[in-house]
Amino acid sequence: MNIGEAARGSGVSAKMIRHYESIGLLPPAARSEAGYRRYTDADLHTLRFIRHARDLGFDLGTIRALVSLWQDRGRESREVKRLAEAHIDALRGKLDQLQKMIIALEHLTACCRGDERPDCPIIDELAGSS
Amino acid sequence: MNIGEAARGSGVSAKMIRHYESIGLLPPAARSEAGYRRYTDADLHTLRFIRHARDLGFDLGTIRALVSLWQDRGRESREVKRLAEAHIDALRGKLDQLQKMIIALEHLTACCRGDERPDCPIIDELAGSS
DNA sequence: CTTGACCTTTCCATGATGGGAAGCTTCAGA
DNA sequence: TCTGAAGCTTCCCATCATGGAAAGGTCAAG
Repeated sequence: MNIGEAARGSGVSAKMIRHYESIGLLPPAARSEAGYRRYTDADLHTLRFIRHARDLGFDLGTIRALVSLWQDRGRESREVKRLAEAHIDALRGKLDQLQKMIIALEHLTACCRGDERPDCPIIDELAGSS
Repeated sequence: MNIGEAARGSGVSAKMIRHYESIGLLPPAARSEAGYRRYTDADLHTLRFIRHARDLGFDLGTIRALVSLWQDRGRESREVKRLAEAHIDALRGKLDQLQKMIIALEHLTACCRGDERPDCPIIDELAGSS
């Protein structure tokens, strides 16, 4: 199949498929006589794997490692789990950050009347009047 | 004061101060005879304002609006509150995404033995065997 | 007068993705 | 058979906030 069909079938945009190839996350695709990239079902499988990993928030560097482990029959599941747990930790860190921001903002907006008057605890807080 | 002191005093890196100036978030700083940027306490105040807004996760476009509102004595607090609430919504969206990822990953890692054997539900899930 | 800390500008990089231009290929329909 | 549309190619640029490095000017203390 051509790149468009592979894109539709995997949920990875054609743009990104080319990009993944260019950074070596995917091996160079086979080409038709006219130079069109051609994809097999196995390629599609790999693309879906990458897509799923992206959906879980893995960065491309880690995905590279995951693909490698996936294709390694002698892998130790320990390795995979280690990557996943490190990723969970990173996500939890971001989650904490977000939660703190949200809580702070909720406090501020709850205190702001939000009418036509200029007094605003949100602005006051940003200005460091606290 | 010079840019380094302004940076230390505001928590905004010198690099970023120059950048904010270049994109018009800050007005061009006054200059010494030798061309060094010079900052007043008022400038420092603005920098701290920006820093606080960044800490709450606002993007620079919104911060531009917030600074503008801060300096507008006739502002309506409604405007500020609207920006803050829109931002909270955006953050909540990201939070949901993160939570879903974390939950999915926690399920998977809980099922993975993480030993020397290759069987791994994490990899299986990514490969779409589910 | 030298040294080291500080400042200047300019260019490049990140990470993941998208947009667009200019040009070639393929296929279906008139 | 011609034509037009859709699909493909590569290459360059943009995002967003931030950092790094290079090459050079400035300043203060020893």
